[in-house]
Amino acid sequence: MNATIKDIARKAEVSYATVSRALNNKYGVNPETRSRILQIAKDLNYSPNAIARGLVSSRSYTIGLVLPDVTNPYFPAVAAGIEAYSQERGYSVFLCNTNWEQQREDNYIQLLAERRADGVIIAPVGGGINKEPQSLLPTVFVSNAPRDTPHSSVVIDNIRGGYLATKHLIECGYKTIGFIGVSEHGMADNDRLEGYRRAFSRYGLEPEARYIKYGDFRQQTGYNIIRTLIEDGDYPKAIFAENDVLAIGILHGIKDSGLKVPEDIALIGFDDIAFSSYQEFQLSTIKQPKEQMGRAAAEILIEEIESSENPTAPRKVILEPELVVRKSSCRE
Amino acid sequence: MNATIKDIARKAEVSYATVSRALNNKYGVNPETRSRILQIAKDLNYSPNAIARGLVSSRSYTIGLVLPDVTNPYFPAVAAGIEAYSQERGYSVFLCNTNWEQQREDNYIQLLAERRADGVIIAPVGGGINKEPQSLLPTVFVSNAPRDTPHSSVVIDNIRGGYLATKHLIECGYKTIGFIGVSEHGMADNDRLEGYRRAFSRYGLEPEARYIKYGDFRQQTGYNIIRTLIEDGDYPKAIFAENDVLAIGILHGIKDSGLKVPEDIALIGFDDIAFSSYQEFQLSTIKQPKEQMGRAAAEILIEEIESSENPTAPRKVILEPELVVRKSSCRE
DNA sequence: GTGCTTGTCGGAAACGTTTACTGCAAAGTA
DNA sequence: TACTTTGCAGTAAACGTTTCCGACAAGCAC
Repeated sequence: MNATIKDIARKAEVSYATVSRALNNKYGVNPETRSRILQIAKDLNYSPNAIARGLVSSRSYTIGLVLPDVTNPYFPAVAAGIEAYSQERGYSVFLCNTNWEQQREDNYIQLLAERRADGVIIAPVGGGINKEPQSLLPTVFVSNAPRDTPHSSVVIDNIRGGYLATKHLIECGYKTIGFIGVSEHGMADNDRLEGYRRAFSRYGLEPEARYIKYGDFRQQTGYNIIRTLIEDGDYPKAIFAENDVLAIGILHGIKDSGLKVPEDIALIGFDDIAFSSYQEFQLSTIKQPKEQMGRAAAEILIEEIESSENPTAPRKVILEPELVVRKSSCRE
Repeated sequence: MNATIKDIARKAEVSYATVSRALNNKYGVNPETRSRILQIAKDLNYSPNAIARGLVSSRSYTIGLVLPDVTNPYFPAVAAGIEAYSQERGYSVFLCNTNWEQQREDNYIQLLAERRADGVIIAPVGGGINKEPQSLLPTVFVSNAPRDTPHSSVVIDNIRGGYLATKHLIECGYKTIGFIGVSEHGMADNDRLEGYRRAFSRYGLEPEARYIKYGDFRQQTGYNIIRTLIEDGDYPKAIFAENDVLAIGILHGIKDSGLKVPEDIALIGFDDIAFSSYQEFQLSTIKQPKEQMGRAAAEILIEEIESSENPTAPRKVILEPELVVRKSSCRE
């Protein structure tokens, strides 16, 4: 149905090897022949078949992007960086939404192998403390990575992020500071908690276990946790939420309980999703350079793909988080 | 590097046609041979090569998703529906972010043709009133569609949406109602404006041209437009914003001008992105069933792909928008 | 004139599948 | 018995490229 290289060859009365060379701007074809071929290709509305090309070159110029949830604003920001850079380099990206399910993550990794993607970028659902996603393709983790993974990764220094957040609250004068997290098992989660602990010990304080709570990644969960805490009458005067979506839920919960932020409870989040800066939230937070992380991940992956002859050592990029102080964290 | 069907054939001492049949559960291979082959495939860690399969079957089980901006929460919601349904049906989706640039949209459509995607779902940047994206693949438009396109589309009844929004404001008692839109050239944009006009004439009112403003899709633009309007001292008492992102910008602009919503200016948006429901915004809006739209678009596309023998007539699905009244639109 | 380089092109294999066609033995039918 | 059918398996072509190898003529140096 589509015109092929052979159709062009027939019309140009040359062999199809020559057509291929002409089309790919390769050395060894007479300029006149070349331009004649190009013209015919144009006339025939020729569109090269990337699949056939992929078969012989065993390169698909395709990468997989496996992430937990397109609907959580953190991930699209990372995805945008990945997509933009990949496109610049001629790669297309498969969107794979795991819905926070380990099972689907595994399935997708296998599927991408079957589709002969050249590589994969994974924002792992589990954070993979216990279980590392088994990928045979060139792989880079983004946002969260198993601790001893042999693959490259682009993350921020979560320990430092947790430290900065907590230190900030401590310096605002708070001594009881709660931690509300997504999961006990993720690397990023653990590190943020670790930073939290270090800030405490740095100031000679002791975190209190009853103020460390886990839920999941949803806003509603943050809302529920804080409401329960407040209703029980025993709640910390400041809270470090492991991500902004949780934090915004918590913000609502506090307000619905008739308390104020930061007067009654101070709050700091993590990620700096776009909405956090809105006037209505004014959420203090730890900023992750999301697009930049996406770009970096794509850069590393493509570098690895294209130098697969002499493989490079896995790169561990750790970007700096940044404290963003808005109005939710300190009383004036 | 990867094991192929031939490796399996050699080991099983059968022809590779038999292996293919066994692997694909086709009729005509002895149960014992089949299970022997399956076992060997497993041992060899065989992963079928979707590219080679695609070459012979001229089906890639891949669709392209072309959208303006992953970072705008409206699109990920639609994308989630598309991705989920496609995955159920065995299709993978290419993420193509046009960044609201016509040029990139065109490039992507061509790229997807080269990659032999089986079809494309497009949320067109221009809304294509003047220019329809030229796609040779099976195509369905989502969210916005050129008026006389020969392709299928899934949109909401934007005229009705605009009508509902405006009617609601009129029934709240407003007589001067502004319209702030993204573009004069998009179909959806035009329709929403048309609904706005109809509501006026239905109530025997006349819209005032000086209160109809255009900008683009960004929050900041909404902010700027309203601030200018207010500073000029001549502003409508109610505003219908063509989408929620704009509306939220407008909300900020109003507040920063020292005015209140809805007491000084009433506001209604369009789309019902997740954040609109937040306590802090309480934005009245017109709800689009975004995930459902995505699903529907994917369903139609795959239907068209798989019945390409006897092509079906293009389907125009028009879903009903729904008025969601929160606190930004009516004084109590 | 001989030999070598250079430029241009064609032939053919290869990538990993699917599938139409064919072959053949065993089983069933008349 | 002679035939048709059935079940199983192999052969080979095809999908649309890329690329290695070799052919051949023209131009050059000796």
